[in-house]
Amino acid sequence: MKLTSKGRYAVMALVDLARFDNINPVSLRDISLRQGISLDYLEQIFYKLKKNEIVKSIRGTQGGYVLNKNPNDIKLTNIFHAVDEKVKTVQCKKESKKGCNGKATKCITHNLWDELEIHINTFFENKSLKDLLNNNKETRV
Amino acid sequence: MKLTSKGRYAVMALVDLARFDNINPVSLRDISLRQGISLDYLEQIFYKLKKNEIVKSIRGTQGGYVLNKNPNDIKLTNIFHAVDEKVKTVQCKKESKKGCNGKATKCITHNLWDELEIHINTFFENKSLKDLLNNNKETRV
DNA sequence: TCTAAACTTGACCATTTTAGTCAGGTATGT
DNA sequence: ACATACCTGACTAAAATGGTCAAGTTTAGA
Repeated sequence: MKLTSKGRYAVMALVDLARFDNINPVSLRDISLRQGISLDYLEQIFYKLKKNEIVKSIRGTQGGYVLNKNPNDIKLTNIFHAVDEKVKTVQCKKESKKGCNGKATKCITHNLWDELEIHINTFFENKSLKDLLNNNKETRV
Repeated sequence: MKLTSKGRYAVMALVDLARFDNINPVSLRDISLRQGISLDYLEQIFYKLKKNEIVKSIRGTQGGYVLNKNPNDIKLTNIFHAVDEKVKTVQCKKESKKGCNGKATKCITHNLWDELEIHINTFFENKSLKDLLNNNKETRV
């Protein structure tokens, strides 16, 4: 169980973006340099963030990205969903007729994984970009 | 973010084991058949569970495995730890002097991942094999 | 107008991890 | 003695990860 770097980078980049977008659009190049994330990889990630209406792009020189919503309304769950970070812990489907392991019944730990997923998702749903911004200010030197 | 099958199988196998070990040791062969998990793979998993003193083995004909503790004292966290299921969400180390991304400071989302880990671990620490047994009884037909 | 900055998009790929299999043991109850 | 069952290491195919590369399009500003 681990988070993939795509989801992690997405959050890092958005926090970075949120700290600067009041004044000007922020270029991926800047984010890349500040956060140490490959520019090409960032482009892939922002392509998805844009499709999911989390950011807007502004083209041309001095262009870049800006948030498309209030930081308070961007929950972590939105971000992860946008970059295809799956929180599914187990592949047994809820509605599958055949049950989990090819048998007729649900596997004996099925309920557990459902519960775990809910637990994790709740955490992500309650956490917004705004929370991270505040948190970061507190711990900055 | 997903759970690996090793951790999942370990929990499934132990729940299965717990339901039968009152009478006799349970052979991996039986668990393999009931849960649809490859015998060879189960052996790998139980090797680790044994090293971590979660189960005991009884050799010879009619041998098998039994729990080494009360189901109430076997927490999910113990099981996952035994089979090397990592809950670490991110590789930035707490004590690393260099910071996370090779820079001098902690990455701006560092605290978030710490918090998430704690959240998940708490869930696993509070969940014992006994809980799963009860839960399973309720939902069985 | 021209050009460079910046976004857009798809294709590709090396490495690592996962989810096992295979093989050849060793121990022990009957 | 022998079948059953545990014990252990080595190996591997397939998938996921974490990117890179290439070839654009769009637009602001000189």
